[in-house]
Amino acid sequence: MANEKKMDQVILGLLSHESLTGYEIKKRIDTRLKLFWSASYGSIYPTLNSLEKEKKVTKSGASKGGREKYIYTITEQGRDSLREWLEKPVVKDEFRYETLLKLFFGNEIGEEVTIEHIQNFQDKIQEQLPFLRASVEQLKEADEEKTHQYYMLTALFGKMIYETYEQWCEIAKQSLSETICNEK
Amino acid sequence: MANEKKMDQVILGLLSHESLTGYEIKKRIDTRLKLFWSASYGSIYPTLNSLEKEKKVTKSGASKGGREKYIYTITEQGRDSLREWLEKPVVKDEFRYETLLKLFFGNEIGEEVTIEHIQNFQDKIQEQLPFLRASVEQLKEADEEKTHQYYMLTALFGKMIYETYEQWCEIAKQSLSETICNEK
DNA sequence: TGGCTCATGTAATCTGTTACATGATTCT
DNA sequence: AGAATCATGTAACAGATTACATGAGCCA
Repeated sequence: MANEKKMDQVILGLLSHESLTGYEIKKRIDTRLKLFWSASYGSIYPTLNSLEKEKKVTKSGASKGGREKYIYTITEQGRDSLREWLEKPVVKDEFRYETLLKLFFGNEIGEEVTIEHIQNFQDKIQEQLPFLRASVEQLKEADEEKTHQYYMLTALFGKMIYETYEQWCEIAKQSLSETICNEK
Repeated sequence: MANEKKMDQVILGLLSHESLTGYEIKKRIDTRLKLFWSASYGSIYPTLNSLEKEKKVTKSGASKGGREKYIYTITEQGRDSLREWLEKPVVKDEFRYETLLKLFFGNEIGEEVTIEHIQNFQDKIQEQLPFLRASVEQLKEADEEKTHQYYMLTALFGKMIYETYEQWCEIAKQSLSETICNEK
């Protein structure tokens, strides 16, 4: 009973919103799910194939011109399977913050380097925050479509967490630079 | 050039604080690093063996009685290797929030079930928050030891993030239950 | 014409978990 | 005496990434 792979559910979930190609699925993951999920082509395409064999999606070869391009659509069976998973309680949320690992062991390398790691972390956050804030505002207004509310709540989650990251970065940098001063 | 396994660095980092057995390493990960890292025996013991072969740690069989028990100690070479890694910029922080995945696709299953997922998430957070808050306070005072400051900052990170999680949970539950009311 | 984006896919490899196997010691 | 904790380790398997291979369409 292995860790129950979730790629199946991610793809079915995205296809429950709209029919997509493998390439578009990757883009959705890299934009809309970016805050809490990631995946590579090497797991997307094989999963699409297995989902088709299980009749949870259908593949339609809409090759415009001679170029290969397949649009995947969720089936009723696929929707049932997705709902079944959605009903089950969450098994586990997982995090691997390399940044915090380097911080935890920071004593071995010193404050200057550690502050730099925190700064890099903060830079990435500041880069994404404006987009996140705009997304939340935009999604709050667009409440005609029902999926928007769910999307908005994940964006809000991201916004709130990122703002907290930022506050923490300031405190952590401050704390470490004080230590440097006391040493001198 | 694969994803650069970090188990090596985690173990070296923990051993840079104090000599430990494999079993104790697991405990440290499950308590002090819990907020941002995890690992199983199946990866700890093999890593310890390979680190010994690379002369980054030494193994001393302190078998009290006839019971097998090995205490691992970091070598200078191990410390160099750890520092080398600590100096390099962070490659990637990774998250996999199954909870947010179920939320994002929540439209397919409805508000009630989704609220339950959020509630479960919140319950876990509320369970851990008191301990986190106490840790931060305790670590703030104990500033004799230098490693404590780094430990404290990770605990503070956890505390701040968990408090934000909680606030978000309240907002999200509210938002979804309003939708239920409007439907009726 | 050169570069970017669209588009699909596989093989090698990595990394880690799960489940199992085993047994001593300590606490109640 | 029995349960919980201390303690080590491996084999099978799962799940995913990376790197490679390939090529069409579009824009400047």
